[in-house]
Amino acid sequence: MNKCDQCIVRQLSSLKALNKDEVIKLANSKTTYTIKKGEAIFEEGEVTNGVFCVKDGVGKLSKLSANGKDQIVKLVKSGELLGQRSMISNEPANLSAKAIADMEVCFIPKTEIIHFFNNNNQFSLNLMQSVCEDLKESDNDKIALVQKTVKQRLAETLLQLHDDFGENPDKTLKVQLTREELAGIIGTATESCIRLLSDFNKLELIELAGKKIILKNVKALKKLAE
Amino acid sequence: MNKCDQCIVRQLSSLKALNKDEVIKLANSKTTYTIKKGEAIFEEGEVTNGVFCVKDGVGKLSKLSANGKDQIVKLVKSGELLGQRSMISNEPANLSAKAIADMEVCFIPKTEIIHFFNNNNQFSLNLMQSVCEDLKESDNDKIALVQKTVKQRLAETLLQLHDDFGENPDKTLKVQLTREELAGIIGTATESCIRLLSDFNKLELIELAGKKIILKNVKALKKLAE
DNA sequence: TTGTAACTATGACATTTATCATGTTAAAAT
DNA sequence: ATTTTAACATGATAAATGTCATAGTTACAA
Repeated sequence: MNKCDQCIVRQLSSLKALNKDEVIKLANSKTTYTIKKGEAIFEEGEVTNGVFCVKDGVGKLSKLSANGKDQIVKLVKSGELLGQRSMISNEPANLSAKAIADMEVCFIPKTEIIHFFNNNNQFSLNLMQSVCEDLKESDNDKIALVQKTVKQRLAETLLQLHDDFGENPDKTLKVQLTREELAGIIGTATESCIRLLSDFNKLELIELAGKKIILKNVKALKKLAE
Repeated sequence: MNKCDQCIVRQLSSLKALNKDEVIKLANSKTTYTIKKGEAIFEEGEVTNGVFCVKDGVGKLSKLSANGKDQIVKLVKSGELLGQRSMISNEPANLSAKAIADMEVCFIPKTEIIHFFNNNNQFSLNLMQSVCEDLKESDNDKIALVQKTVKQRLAETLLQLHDDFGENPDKTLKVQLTREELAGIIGTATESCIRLLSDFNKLELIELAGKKIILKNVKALKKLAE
């Protein structure tokens, strides 16, 4: 009944370093939740006391500003862990985690993770590397925010969404974001985002199939993003 | 002859978790360098193969953009470690590290750090927490870049420089940055930065003593930064 | 000491992006 | 089916910021 063993999170995340016994421990301590689109897994300021494994769906890590805008810091997909940073730092969550598509997540209590961390060097190294990867991405995003125009950032983000989440059979992007959310990722006003999507559409860089987006000219988008 | 024991880095960084034997190992494997203002400790893309302890001076982690602007990601002061991320990720440096004030640094080879990481849980936890702290700061900076105006970010940065580095007897900020570097931190054009400093000066929020800066009205600056 | 380069400063102007207003379309609820 | 709401879209305008030009200042080297 060792259910965690075949889980995608176990295959993709730091948890891949766990041995058989540890996986059994894991399976016994986890709690599974279903989170519907729009709902929160945890909110900024909450004490989480563990990490969440994303089995299925898509989530966003974001922070609400005074003027009501929701800046998205990172999208999370299945196979990833959520809440590592605040757990390790021993702090309340710095960001809110919400579902963008219906999610299935497992909660693993902090005590388990710390135990693995202290007893399994490969696990702690993996965990460390995963945080380091996040740091690198965050730094690079920061630089892009300053050095690139909104247009460039939109092109870059569309390509990234395509790379990270893939496309449906009809070629539309698999992640379904509202224009507001997309604006929240690239760090601009919703109207600006919509306007630029229209421009991209007219230039045949993309095609707007209702709310869905098809990348038509990846090469040109890449060039634009530089 | 256990020289590392009294070092400020040993007192402030993750290295504080090391025991006596480990500190001796450390002292035997380290190499000390002097870096003059303006010189690089390592450049973006370089393989570092270890970390640098900052014994004295101030450094900047930055990335050069296509248009020649140097975006500063983080300032580093004595007591901190440099190059942790790329060492752990096993990657070439993502950012360049340069001295803003003359620096004294010690290089610790990767093999040593990995050894400590694998054998000293407190050290690995400290290291992890330090990277987590960087990640949180980076995410928050990212959000500030989008949600705050240049004016707010300048006010915020001045206060932070004051907090992190303190002031000289004549009340001027201890870190001596060029306007260009200051602009690189807040993510704006040098001219915009200069102009706003002039404005702040006229409003008596700060005082410009030549190139040096005195914070005159901290309260008002804090209010402005929000 | 003088010359040169780097830094600071400011004005004029262009560009980018946000904001406000308003309309349209699509989705969800009754 | 119809109402209601949320999401998308676009124009007009304002505000913020970048760019270019130019000049004064400071630091430092010859």
